Amino acid sequence: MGEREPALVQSVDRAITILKLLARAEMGVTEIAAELGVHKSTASRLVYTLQARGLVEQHGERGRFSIGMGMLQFAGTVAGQLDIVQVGNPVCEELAERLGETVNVALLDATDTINVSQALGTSAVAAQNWIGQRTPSHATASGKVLLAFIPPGELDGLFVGDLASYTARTITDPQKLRDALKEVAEDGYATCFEELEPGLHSIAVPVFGPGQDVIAAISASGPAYRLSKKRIPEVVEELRQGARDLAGRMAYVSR
Amino acid sequence: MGEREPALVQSVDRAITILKLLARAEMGVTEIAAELGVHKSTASRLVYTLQARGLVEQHGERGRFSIGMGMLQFAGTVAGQLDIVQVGNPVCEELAERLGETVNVALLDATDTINVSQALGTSAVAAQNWIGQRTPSHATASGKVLLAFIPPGELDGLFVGDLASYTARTITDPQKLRDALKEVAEDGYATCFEELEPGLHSIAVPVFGPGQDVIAAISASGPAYRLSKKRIPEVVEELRQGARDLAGRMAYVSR
DNA sequence: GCCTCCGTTGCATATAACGGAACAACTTGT
DNA sequence: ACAAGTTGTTCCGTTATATGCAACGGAGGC
Repeated sequence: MGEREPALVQSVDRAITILKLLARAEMGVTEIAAELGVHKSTASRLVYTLQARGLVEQHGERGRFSIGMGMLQFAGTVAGQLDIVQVGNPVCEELAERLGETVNVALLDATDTINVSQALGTSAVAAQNWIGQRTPSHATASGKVLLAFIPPGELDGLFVGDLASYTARTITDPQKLRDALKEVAEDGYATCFEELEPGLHSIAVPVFGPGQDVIAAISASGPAYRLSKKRIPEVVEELRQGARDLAGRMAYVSR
Repeated sequence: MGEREPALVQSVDRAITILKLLARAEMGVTEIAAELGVHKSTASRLVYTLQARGLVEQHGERGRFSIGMGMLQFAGTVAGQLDIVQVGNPVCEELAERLGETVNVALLDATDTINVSQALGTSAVAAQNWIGQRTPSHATASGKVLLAFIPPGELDGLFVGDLASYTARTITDPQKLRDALKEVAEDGYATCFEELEPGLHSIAVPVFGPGQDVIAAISASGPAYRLSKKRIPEVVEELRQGARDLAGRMAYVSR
């Protein structure tokens, strides 16, 4: 409000909403229609269009719909644009093997943190897929690292009101977050113990670019009982080595 | 024709076309409009809608547009659905390191072959990104492997007329393709020497599932002068080992 | 066997997407 | 330095087009 937002193209906007819904879970036409608040026939046509172009697929003849393989084409393009995705993969793999936990490389996008590379831990019980996930920066280890190292001042506008809460331990007070970030900047690493999901711990360190700037964060995450506070020194050490490795490879790649 | 095709939702169809265009190269609004055959204003609105939802991004304030990081979310979903993407990554990495060439895992989708996992070779000169790429099965090593091992009869409907040609060496005669596939089935590997792109060689082997069925192909590709015919035995041996490794890991994953 | 639920298809209507033109912000040329 | 040529965005009237309705055809369930 105030700012005159140009109108969105309605049907395209709805189609994208459908894609976002299907990214969460596979659904049927009726269910989609209900979620969008439109008639079945409208939803049916939109889905048909998406399907005809390979962006969604239906399982079986009269089955439910899910994201299709045609989507990989776009993912590949993004990955190609971001050298760090390519370069990050082998580094993640090696770290995941050494630590036995899931390792991710993440970038900052406004107030969200996006995971762009991932390798699953060897003891991958209930392994979750984080690739492409947008996570709230104030409730993740990677996010805190990325926020802690951005140029001062850029943080000011963001994080004003109370922050979204996910568990009892989530930092919701902007001032508390600022304090935490200062500490992260001093320590050179961040932790996130059950602040996003109960039972989920993660530890992250920054990846430095050619200058002083931080270009990404690299993190390890795992169940609370395994990735305990006692392991912080060991994990941080491994992550830092991986970060240096990644930084080196990036420097090599970027002409 | 004959078959009554339900009508597509026009604006959604156009939006998807825009995405496919941007997947090839970044473009400006005017250029997009010309390509679509619509007015600038129409293209502008479509792009704005895509941008508002994070599917495209613009470089700089008045810069050109490209696929946005929001796409990664969908990629993650697809990757999560297909266990083989996750599991394939480390196998690719290891093979790429041993062979020094780019290694891919690919799946069959109708007559196309889609690359789902990739690791760049160490000597990655002019490294191309194949992830998510749809390639014609009859002109790739992975594709030939996948076609050679599908249940007999399923092939009949497809590949009837003359096949699309990409170089002078592309197999365009359906009968010749059938002969070649039979040979692939006997040898247990396929090659593709400059049949898709001049100067591009690739070698592929099948990845077997729990039964006799082939669930994927794994391939190495590189410049003709480096990935020569003489290296076939060595490369095939390495690939087969990787394929066994991958099959083993898949068996472990799929409950 | 009937009944319910789901997805698709004509059809008429009204909305919303479109093209035209004018505008504003940059870049290029001379 | 100014003009001429871009490029992308916005306003507005019109008509194409996306939509909702209702009826249809299949699948499964009781």
